[in-house]
Amino acid sequence: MSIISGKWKLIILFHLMPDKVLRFNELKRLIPGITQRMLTKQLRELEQSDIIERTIYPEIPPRVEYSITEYGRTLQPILQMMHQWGEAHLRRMEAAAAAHE
Amino acid sequence: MSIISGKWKLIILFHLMPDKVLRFNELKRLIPGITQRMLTKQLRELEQSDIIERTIYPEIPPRVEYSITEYGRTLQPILQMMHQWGEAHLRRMEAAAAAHE
DNA sequence: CGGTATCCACAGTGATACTG
DNA sequence: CAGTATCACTGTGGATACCG
Repeated sequence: MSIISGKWKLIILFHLMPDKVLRFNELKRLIPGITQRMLTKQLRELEQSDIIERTIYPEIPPRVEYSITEYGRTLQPILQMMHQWGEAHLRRMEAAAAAHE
Repeated sequence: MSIISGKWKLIILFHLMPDKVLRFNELKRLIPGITQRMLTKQLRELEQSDIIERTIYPEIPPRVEYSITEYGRTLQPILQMMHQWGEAHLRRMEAAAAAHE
């Protein structure tokens, strides 16, 4: 849990899964509402857990790419199941809300 | 995530899964370190999510039993996968620690 | 472009005492 | 037995400004 908990980690992983390569600002654009600080923080934590990889290209302007590691990919079945369960859960909540109208 | 995140929720579910029925103080004894307040809070949250069920027996002394709901049981495959991944993760960390000794 | 540096609010967690 | 009530602490998350 300590590896995937964090407000934005699942969303980040969702965008990098199964094998996308994205730059910092691409991720920022894909995740509305996240601040630069939080994106940096959560990316660093995922990197420290060896779930994602950070590749720096020493150019100007700077370019940094993020991608899933092989180890990170072992999380995919779990995340996929969580995603499916979450969708079903939302449908269930909607059904419950509709029921007492 | 909002349903299973919380420091003790996974541990609580682990003890109630697949179909155990436990009383408040039994859970408290099974989970060393948890305080009464936190156990109550996390149980209430799981109950509100319809993951566990709370049955009150109006006796003296009071008796309250907790059990997994049918809906809660749909989480089992996910929790089991998370558990397995977590164990593998621990072994990996140990191996990494041993490697640079 | 891809970040740090500060500062701050608040939710989550916890210790302790009390109760029907 | 199975909780509340109260108070306190701390880390996560966030807004904003600045930087090589």
